[in-house]
Amino acid sequence: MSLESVPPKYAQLVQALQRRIESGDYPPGSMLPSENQLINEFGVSRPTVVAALRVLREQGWIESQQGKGRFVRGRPVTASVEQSRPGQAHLTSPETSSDGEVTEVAALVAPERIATLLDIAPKSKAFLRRRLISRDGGPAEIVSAWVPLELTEGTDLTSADLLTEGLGEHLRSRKGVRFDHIVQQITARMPTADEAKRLGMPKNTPLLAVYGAVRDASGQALAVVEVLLPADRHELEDVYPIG
Amino acid sequence: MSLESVPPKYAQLVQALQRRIESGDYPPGSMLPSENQLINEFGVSRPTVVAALRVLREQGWIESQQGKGRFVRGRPVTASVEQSRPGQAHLTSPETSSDGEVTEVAALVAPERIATLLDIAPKSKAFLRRRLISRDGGPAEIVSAWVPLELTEGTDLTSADLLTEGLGEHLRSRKGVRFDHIVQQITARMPTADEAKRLGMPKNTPLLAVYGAVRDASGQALAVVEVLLPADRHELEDVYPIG
DNA sequence: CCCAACAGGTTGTTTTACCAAGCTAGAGCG
DNA sequence: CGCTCTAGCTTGGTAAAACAACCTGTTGGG
Repeated sequence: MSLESVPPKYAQLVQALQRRIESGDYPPGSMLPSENQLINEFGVSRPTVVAALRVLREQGWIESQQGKGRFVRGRPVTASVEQSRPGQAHLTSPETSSDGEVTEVAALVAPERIATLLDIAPKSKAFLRRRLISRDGGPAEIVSAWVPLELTEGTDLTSADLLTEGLGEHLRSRKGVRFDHIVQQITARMPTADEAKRLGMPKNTPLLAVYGAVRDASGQALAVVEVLLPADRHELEDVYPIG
Repeated sequence: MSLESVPPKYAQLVQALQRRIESGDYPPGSMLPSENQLINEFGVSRPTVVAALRVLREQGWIESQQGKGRFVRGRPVTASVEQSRPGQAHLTSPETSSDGEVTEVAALVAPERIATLLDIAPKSKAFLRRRLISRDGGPAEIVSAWVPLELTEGTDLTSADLLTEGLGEHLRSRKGVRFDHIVQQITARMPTADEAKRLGMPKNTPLLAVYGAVRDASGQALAVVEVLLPADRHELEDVYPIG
């Protein structure tokens, strides 16, 4: 009875082949050993080899041509897409994990865009939790979380203290709602005088504004996160495959 | 000898189950029939059923819990991410498929950001192909494609005529290079006087600038696409799952 | 010489079979 | 009554075998 569970054989094969590709043993463009060669070398059956190669193909490490063989593409780049999703980190990680101060905690009339994304009536109230995030010793971004009033009852969101768990985890444990997907909008506008002052930015440079509407699996709006970034100091970057 | 090829059985099963989920026959949250039930109903073997269910799980239609069963999540929302990839369409579809005019076709000194993304020396020349795209009867966006000089030899890129095939297809057939992935940067800045005039936009509203650096599988830069959108009339929107 | 047919390699799909791991409900015992 | 444990369900993983589809180089015959 071993307490440490061993990964399945096909997953071990995936890792072994990934290591060989990264080490240059199987350079990009070269042909991978055939299924029969891998069966003999690793002492596993064909379905196991095929399962491992399927995973590698779906992850973008290799491509296959029926009748010819499988060819190395290299380490896939799909992993870094999260970088252009600024709202996501603020939803899942606790507020204590980033350097910043809570600037506003109140129930306010939601701006038109927020009301639309939250699926509430125009000019009606929603709960705002706004923070000024600092990086490298200076103010870097303004992050605002808007939550429908009925979702804030019985939660710690109305406290000015920093949340020790992520917003998603907090709402899930207290209110039983589950974050499923985000509808993200990116736009740009000029900062207000107050925003420019808080962020310490010149008044003639624009703001990048990222809106993330969080929904559950049925499409019900649960929260909206607004991230404001001075365009002269921050950009959004991500990598994705073509096809 | 049938000219029309039939899709594999597991793919047919995938489509059948997708239809049942979309029609509400298998509502979100409900449990899918067990493997044995599907085997009996569709008259296929277990690996075939498992292969279909694996595809559905990887695409986000269902989730599975060992020992309990598989549960419906609903139609996944990952399909619409392409909307926030403005550069991609301009790379794959022919210029004749969008309404617009070619405004510049020349070899110019590349701006600093373009030179960096193309991996060429600062202040060196690259080939520029710039178009003003119109939508709904007015100017909508400026699309600029920068290509290294050596990749333009023997191509039709230097012609002021509209390309009848996508830039990717053109470079692949003429130069043997293959587009693999895109490194995308999103930022905002104020328009130049010329840009504001061409786009018919107020001078005090910012521009959304999307830079897409196209690379092959080895990371070699092949082209850079710059898309300029007036922020008061266009935004970027995409949908992605959490987790 | 050229081209067609073939042989032997490759990956893709499907089947049958068996064991392991996890969950649930009910039987049975204290 | 309450608890434990087991029987029977579920999904997850592995093995062995066969056929189909596709590519390539060779071996022929024309």
